[in-house]
Parts: sequence; C-alpha cells; structure tokens
Amino acid sequence: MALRIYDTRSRMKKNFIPLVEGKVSIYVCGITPYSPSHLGHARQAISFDIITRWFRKLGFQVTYITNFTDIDDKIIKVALEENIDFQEVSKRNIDNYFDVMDKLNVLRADEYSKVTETIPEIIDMISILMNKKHAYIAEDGVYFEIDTAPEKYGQLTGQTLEMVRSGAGGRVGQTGGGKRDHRDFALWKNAKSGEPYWPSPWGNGRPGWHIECSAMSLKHLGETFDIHGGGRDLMFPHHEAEIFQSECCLDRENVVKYWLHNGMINVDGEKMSKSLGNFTTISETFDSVKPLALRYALLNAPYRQPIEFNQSMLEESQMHYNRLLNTYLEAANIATSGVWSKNIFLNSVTERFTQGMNDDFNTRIAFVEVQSVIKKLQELISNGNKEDTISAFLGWLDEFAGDVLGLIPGVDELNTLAEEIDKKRNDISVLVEELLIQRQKAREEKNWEYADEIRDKLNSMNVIVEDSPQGPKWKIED
RNA sequence: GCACGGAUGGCAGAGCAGCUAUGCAAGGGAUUGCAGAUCCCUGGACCCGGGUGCAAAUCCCGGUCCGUGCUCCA
Repeated sequence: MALRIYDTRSRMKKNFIPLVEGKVSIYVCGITPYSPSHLGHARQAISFDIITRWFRKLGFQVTYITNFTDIDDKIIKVALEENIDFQEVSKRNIDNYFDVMDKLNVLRADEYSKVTETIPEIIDMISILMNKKHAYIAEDGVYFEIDTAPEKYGQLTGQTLEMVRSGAGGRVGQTGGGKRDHRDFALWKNAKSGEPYWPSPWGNGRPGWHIECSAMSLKHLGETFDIHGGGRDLMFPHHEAEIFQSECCLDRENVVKYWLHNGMINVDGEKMSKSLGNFTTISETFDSVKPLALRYALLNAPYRQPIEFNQSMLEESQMHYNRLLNTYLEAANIATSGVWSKNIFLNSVTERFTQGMNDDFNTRIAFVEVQSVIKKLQELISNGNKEDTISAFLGWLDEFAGDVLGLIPGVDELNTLAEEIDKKRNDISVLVEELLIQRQKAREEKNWEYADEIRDKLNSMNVIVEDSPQGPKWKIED
C-alpha cells in the first residue's frame, strides 16, 4: 500500500518516493514571532506534526526542520512601539509558541532554525546570486531579478510573468523602493537608522523575507530534500521566491521534490488573519476548550481543506475528545496489557486507517476508525468482556489514537491528572459516600424527591452520580 | 480582472465511476424510579443545465455561487 501525497507543484497526488531510501527530509516554513501564536499557526504545526508522525510510523527516518523568522519589519515595529530590543519581542513569542505547541502535543522538530543564527549562510547565498547575475544592488538593498529566470515564474500558482504584470494594476511601482521590476523581491534590506543590522558586502542591513528559507533548508538538509511545507498563503510569493533563489543559486531544478500546503482556518467564511483582525490566539482558545480537543478539531478535516472555526465546532470536538479519553480511561482501568494484532476487528480497522492515512494523510478517515473502535470498546466494557480483549483495544488506541494522531495525553500527564483527581476525591469522599448512603436509603424507600435532592446537592459539588446495576458510581466533573 | 481551489442530508465532514461513509442533531427502542452514561434501530444528500458510460455525487462542457492568491501572512 503506497503512500500518496499531493504535490502543489504538479497539482496531483503522487506516490511518495524518497530521495534516499528509508529517509525523509522535511522543511516547513515556521512563524514570524511578532505576536502570540494564533489558530492558523496551530493548524500548520499540527498538520506537519501528523505528517512526520505518519512517516515515522511507516518506518522512515525523518529529519524535520522548521524555522523562526526572528527578525523582520513587524518585529522591529513592535520593538519600537514598546521601546524594547527586537530580540525580546521574538523571544517572548517563541516562548509562547513552544508553550502552546507542547500543550497541543506537537512533537518538537529536529531543529528550529533562526534567521539571526543563519546570517553568514544567507550572505553566502546572496553573494552567489550576485555573482551569477541573478541579483542587483539598488539604493535600498539587494534584489533578485525575476527576468533572469522567467521560466521559473508561477510554478506553484500557475501564473505567468505577464499575468502578474497586467493583474498587478495600481500596485505596480508602489512596492519596493529600488526595484527595477515590481515582481523582483528583496534579498537584503539596508538598515534605516535605529534598526538592528548585520554587516554585509552591500552594507549594514538584514535579510529579505524569502532568502532565509532557502539558506536554512540548504544549511540543514542540503541541496535537495523531499518535502517543503507551509500554509497555502505562502505559495506566492514566498515559496515561488524560494524556487528562484535555491534553483538559481544551486544551478539545479527540483531542489524540493514535493511541495505540501496546509489549508487555512476560516471565520465566517474568510481566512483568519492578523490584517482582518478576526484571529483567535491559541492561548485564548484554551480558556474554553482543552488543548487536545482543539487538536481534535484541527484534525477533523484533511490538512489541505479549509476549516471553518466557530464555537460550535469547538464544542463538538470537545465532546468527541471527552468520549475518546473517557473510554480510554475506562478501558485502562480494566486492561492488563494489550496486544491487538490477533484481533480480527482491529485488523480491519487498522487496514482502513492505514489506507486513509496513506491517501495524503487523510485524518478524517482515521478518525472514523477511531470512532468505531471507541464504540466497539464501549460495547465490550458494558458487556463485561474479557480483560485481554479490552486490553487489545486499549493497545490499539495507544498506538493509533495516541502515537499516530497524538490525541491521548502522555503517561506522565495522565498520572498527574489521576493524582489530581484522586486528591480531590479523597478530600470529599467521606462526605460523598455518606450522602450516597442516605440517597440509597431514600431510593429504597422510593422517596425519589429526597434522593434527587441529594443528587442535586452532589452535582453542585461538581460530583456526578451515575446509577448502574452495580450500585451508584460517582466522579468529579472536570 | 487573472490564477488556483471548492459547492454533499438540519449541521460538521469523507468518498471522486457500481458497494450503509462517519459523527452531531431529529425520531423510535433497550437499560433506568428519573437523570446520566452506554447500546440497537429509522428517516434524510450529492449547486444548476447539458454530455459521455451498461452505470456519475464521482468523468467532460457550460453556468451560478463561495473561498484563497496576485501586498505582510501558517
């Protein structure tokens, strides 16, 4: 069963064939840390988290590189507004990024490359482009000259030089002070007074936006690599600029073998973005929903599809996630140790799950299978099935809902959670047990009114009472 | 305007030629004093108009509507 992935450049799903057998090299454009991370960043990070997890599951040795654009105009702007060093701005937002991504169970990349730590490589690359006459010096910096490689234009977006020329309309001439052509883009920006800068052969300044990714992917992954990822909105001009830079610098085509782009998060049908002001930060979202429930929400559609974000989808995901976790915990209480491979039901589930994931990482299909396992597991539990069967199902959930989809909290986290609940339980258990005895007595006397009164009282203590054939059970609402 | 996507039941959202998607919601039932949790069953859909095929939600042509990109953006 071959893995098929959608390549933006060729606009079709292709069988994945790595450059080096058994290995995958991945570079994904990261964030510009000028403000706290929003849901769009979560979607990108989770999409590629899933992709790397699946590659590992298939047995590939994965090298996953991403980056922080830790110097740019917006960071400088914030720093000036707050009268602090630009590095303070980037550091606090990078801290926020790691904080929320850890909570979302996004595994760490092998490397988080920073622009400020890649300046020599960037300068080298620009020098090569200068030597090869692909770049020119203008009054305000160094620019890449599109006309030196016109055939490379529009590889990801299907546009030609002419289309952009005519379509740009009023924008022509407005952008980039020293550009010869409005479609040229900056490789190096000269520093204005008061701005942070690095010395270079072309004067003090800082890198343009696009060159960093070409330099960083070259630095960490070499001249060619398997997958380059990022949000759809980066296709043009950012990724097309990368194609110009890397291919012209290295004198080769297909530096990147497969281009992958994740879909956007929408609000009221429109893309969530800073400029529209319709964004929600990840931290804010955690106020109303658990991190892994948000993860669930963002994996509920295949990574390329847009996702409509609103309160009801969040609530629905919270419910699904709760059901998954509750079932998992219930099973864990019964299970001993789990080997699922001999179970026919689980074998067929695994096959469909794998087919789904192998079809361009279709997590929606994977979720359907997880749901069917949960359902079956509930049935097994309520029928008082044998421990080893339940253990097998638990083992499956650990492997697929846990390791692959990242929806089960880690052992440490579960233990901490269990300790907290135990502690809360212990604090009130004497009282609760006593009330339950009174309630049972009332129930035996068919004094339903009093019995319900006690249950209401327990509810107000965040205690949920569930009657069962084995007598009442209670748990603390979280 | 140009480029690239998308339009599926009340909602979310797969499928992309033949076989029940799935979940939520709705209706019915089991269990229960009631509730909760859980399980079972039911109805309900493929934007419009043409075409190709034995067969089309799925392919082709023409519309309509929506989104993204063409400026910083995950």
